[in-house]
Amino acid sequence: MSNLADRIEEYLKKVLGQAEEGYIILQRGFLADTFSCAPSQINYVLTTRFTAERGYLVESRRGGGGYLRIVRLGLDPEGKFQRLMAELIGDELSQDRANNLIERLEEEEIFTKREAILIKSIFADRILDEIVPSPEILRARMMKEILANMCRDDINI
Amino acid sequence: MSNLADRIEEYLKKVLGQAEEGYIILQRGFLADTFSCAPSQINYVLTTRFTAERGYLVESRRGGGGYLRIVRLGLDPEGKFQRLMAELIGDELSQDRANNLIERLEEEEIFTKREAILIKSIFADRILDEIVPSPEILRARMMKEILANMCRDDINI
DNA sequence: TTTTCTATTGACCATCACTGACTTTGTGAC
DNA sequence: GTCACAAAGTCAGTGATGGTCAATAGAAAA
Repeated sequence: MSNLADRIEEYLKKVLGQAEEGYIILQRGFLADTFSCAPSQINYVLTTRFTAERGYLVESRRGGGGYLRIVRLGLDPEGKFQRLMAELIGDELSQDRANNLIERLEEEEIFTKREAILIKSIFADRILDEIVPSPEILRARMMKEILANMCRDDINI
Repeated sequence: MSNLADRIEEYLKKVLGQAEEGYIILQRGFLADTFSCAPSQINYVLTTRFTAERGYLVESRRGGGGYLRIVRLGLDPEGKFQRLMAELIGDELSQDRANNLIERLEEEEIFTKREAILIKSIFADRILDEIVPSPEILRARMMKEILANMCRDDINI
């Protein structure tokens, strides 16, 4: 039932659909004015509708000349990333499981060899154990974030 | 976007890019006149955009005949990683400093664009704050580990 | 009806850009 | 040396953004 949040979502997706670059840049205050609502309503829409799981990334900057940048992620045909991300939500990832996953993704050419080495190196227990109370949760969280960013339309492998 | 500070930054980088010697010399007052702004705005741009992490060095002189000298620092081939680790990373690394450093290393072609995005994404406060007691220590640790691995001979950019 | 989930707002916070008043330092004339 | 002038430096204050969170309202489900 077209409530405000739904209408803002629809509007943003329409504008995003027309953007050739795969992203749009706009101001929170402008949007809030356009829809005559509280600025924080925009944050609500962004955090509930434009998440990585749904295929979007949001970046922003505060201060004078601040902005919101909404990026549409290139979705792989099989929705493989989405499934992976869903699996990783709230989940834990051991060093072994992480290594297996990363190697698999390297074979599938989702990651380059360098990227695989990079990720594995920082996921090592040797690095995390002393500093992080629950390394397994951090790995899952980071892995999800990496997957989301690797689907970005504005970069190429 | 495109606020004053960004435009001044862009202008200085353009001029610097055309300078054969790797540095430029100019006057603060002249710049301020050119952009019709307060002279202190120039200092703002210099201290926020032309930092060591981003690979710049700024020298100046007051009084009659005063000037600003902006130097683009290269990475010396000998022991560049060691120097970076020692001087720029240290034991703690904030998100801002990390971003500056990563972007600089991307410009120096030590990281690809994808690698830079990958690292920046997992270094975000948004990711680390909830899970890690001292994100700054973890970033420093990870950044050093990444640099050590990216310098391996068996992988190439 | 009662409960639970979703939407909306407003008060307060954090960050970034920019300015102006005041300070410090270098140069040159005397 | 001293003075006047001509740079650049510093810093606190202001305004323009976006962010967060708790409280409330509304809608849907039980």
